[in-house]
Amino acid sequence: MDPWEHALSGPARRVTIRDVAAHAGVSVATVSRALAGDYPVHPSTRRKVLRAVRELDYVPNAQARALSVASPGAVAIVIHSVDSPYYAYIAQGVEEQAAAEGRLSLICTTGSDPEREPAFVQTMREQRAEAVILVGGVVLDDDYRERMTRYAHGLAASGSRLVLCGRPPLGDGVPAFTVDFDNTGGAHAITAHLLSAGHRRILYLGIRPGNTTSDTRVAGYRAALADHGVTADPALEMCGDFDRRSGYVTMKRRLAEGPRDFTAVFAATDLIAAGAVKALREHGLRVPEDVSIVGYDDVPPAEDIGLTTVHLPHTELGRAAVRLALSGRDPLAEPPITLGTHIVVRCSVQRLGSER
Amino acid sequence: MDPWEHALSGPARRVTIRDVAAHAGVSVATVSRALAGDYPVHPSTRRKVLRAVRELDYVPNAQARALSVASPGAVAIVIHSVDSPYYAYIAQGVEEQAAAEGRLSLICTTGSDPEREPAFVQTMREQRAEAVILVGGVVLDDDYRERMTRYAHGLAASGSRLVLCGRPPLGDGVPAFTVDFDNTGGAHAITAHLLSAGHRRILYLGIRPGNTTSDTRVAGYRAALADHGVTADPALEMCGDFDRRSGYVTMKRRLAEGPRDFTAVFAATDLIAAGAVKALREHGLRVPEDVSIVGYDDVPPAEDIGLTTVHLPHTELGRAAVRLALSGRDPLAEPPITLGTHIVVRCSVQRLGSER
DNA sequence: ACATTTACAGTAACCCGTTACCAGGGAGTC
DNA sequence: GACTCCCTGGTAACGGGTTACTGTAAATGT
Repeated sequence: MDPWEHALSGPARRVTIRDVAAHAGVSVATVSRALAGDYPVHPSTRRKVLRAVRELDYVPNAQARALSVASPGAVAIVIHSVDSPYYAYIAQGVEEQAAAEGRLSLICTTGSDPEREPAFVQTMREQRAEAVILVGGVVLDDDYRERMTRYAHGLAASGSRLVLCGRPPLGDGVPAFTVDFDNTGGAHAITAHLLSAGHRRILYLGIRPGNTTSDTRVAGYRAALADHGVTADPALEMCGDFDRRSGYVTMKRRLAEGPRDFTAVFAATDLIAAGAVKALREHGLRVPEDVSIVGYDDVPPAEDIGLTTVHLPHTELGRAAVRLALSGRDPLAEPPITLGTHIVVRCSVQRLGSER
Repeated sequence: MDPWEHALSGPARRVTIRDVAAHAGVSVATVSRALAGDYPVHPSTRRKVLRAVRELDYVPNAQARALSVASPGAVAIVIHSVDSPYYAYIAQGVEEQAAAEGRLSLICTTGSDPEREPAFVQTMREQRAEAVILVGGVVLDDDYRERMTRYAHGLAASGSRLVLCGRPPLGDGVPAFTVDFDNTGGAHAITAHLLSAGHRRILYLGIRPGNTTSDTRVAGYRAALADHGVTADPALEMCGDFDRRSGYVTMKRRLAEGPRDFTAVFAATDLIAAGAVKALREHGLRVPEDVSIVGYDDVPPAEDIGLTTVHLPHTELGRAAVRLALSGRDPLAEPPITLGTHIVVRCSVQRLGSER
């Protein structure tokens, strides 16, 4: 006899608590109570119920339960893509902490389509998600602020919490938590690292005007230069995306344009650095003997190419976001959290003058 | 006047369709119909309803709706971790395809705790997920088969589909789809690549006895050797995990043990290769001049260290899994899908004899 | 032996939408 | 002017659970 018979035969109708009750010869209330275990049920009755549950392979419907009882909602994370390590690490932290607190994790990637964000926030309100975590730098224009304010109040009205990660706080009066990296501090530290190695002409790769992640890193770079009495040269600041291809083509172009007028490179991300290193090598330049380079993020390619970079506690960011969202604290009263960063020294920086 | 007043004041009770009905002065049925739009509602009535919806910021409850109408369920993916690129790419494919088909993606990482898998499958049955996608190689023992068979029938009984990714099919009679890479073919091809470059002593790094991913790759390696008339030497096959650390320590140990008796290395994964390359370099050996090396997976570090490797269509695997699960086909009748692989030649393999 | 808890099971209301069914009223027709 | 018919809106049942309330019988107290 096929032990899965019940699963394969008959109509597709799922087993409900009423079926279990009928099969066990008790009322639905008794089945519910026997399974919940919070109400006195006679041992023999409980056994009957559990046997019926087993025989029918009954699985309670979480959606139905959620209607009557306030059950914990899911944690939703909105990122650009899963296959970018920056986001993957953060998502990992979110998932771990959500699971630790008994929540399911919903994931949504917006890719290059910004249209998907509002649709997803709306869906999360409908799904009664407990937390919605928006990750990644943005351009802080009025449209953005208005949109976020709308999200924040809307989610709050639906009982959800909004957490902004890797982007600045919205300010008082907007019910949203904020967790961000100290990008300016990290950029300052690693620029200082280059400066103290004797470098004065440091090419900055990967400026995305208006983007908060970019702006804060550039700010740290400039501040460090100023602190060391070095005048910032706009000609050393190059625009570009945060990916490998951008690092490669930008560096390629720079080297083709004229004589090399820098001794070191500050890549806004490790991916940019990886692309830049490839371009430098193709141009016959050695790292770090001819050109020093540093990155930012400390994601996979960094270790393999021996890149000195700024380590970000990605996973901790994700965990902190979830902890905060589920803490029950008042988002209006909570100050933004800033996570510290630290330099990881590998072998992509050469002390200037040691060759002389 | 604060436009968010309603969101901040009053009790936490959410706005229901009844509130909207009362506010608009119509019945709940009318509200539902005005929003659904599939039933004739007088334009003026619809306007009243929509205004009430706007003023109260009403958001329908997806859980409640799911109770009355058969709405699409979520797609759930179970992976080891998000921050491993192998899984991240697959998850990316799953999320993309799920979103394209209007489904939400639930993600669960099991980490190192196998206990979480059954709990998650149970939760997915309760959540009425439409598809559950289990990813990653496994050890095919009786316990595993029994567990999967139970999952498959249980999920089928709950109306969910089970998809196994990156692991072999369970056989006839078990309602589960299977999508896997052609690991044996890929391993055969890349081993043949080394052999045709003149290598005969190829060190295999990263054997995990019993693990299906490992076994299939080793099988391809051995078959290629046999096809070229090279006798496999067990002393060249080394056990180890699939991560960078394992590649590093295993290679380190091998080099310390005695004279180098191999000219090339086949690393079971790119991460192993990255670790091995580091160990080789520390030992003063150049890649590829002194030792050739190939990897498997074609994940991020590969490009940066110029690793010749086997490209896997990770994202396509994820997409295929979702497509299959939502196709409405009968899992009992569907043959397993095998996705082809191809070699990516970079610069980590040296033709033997070119130095002579 | 009688009163009073206590233990346990059942009935029914409720959660929040959707929709089958029903009914009122205005337009169109003879 | 009486009579369909269509347009539109309301009433109520339903989906699958949970739980307040009710009721009964057994257990305990004196």
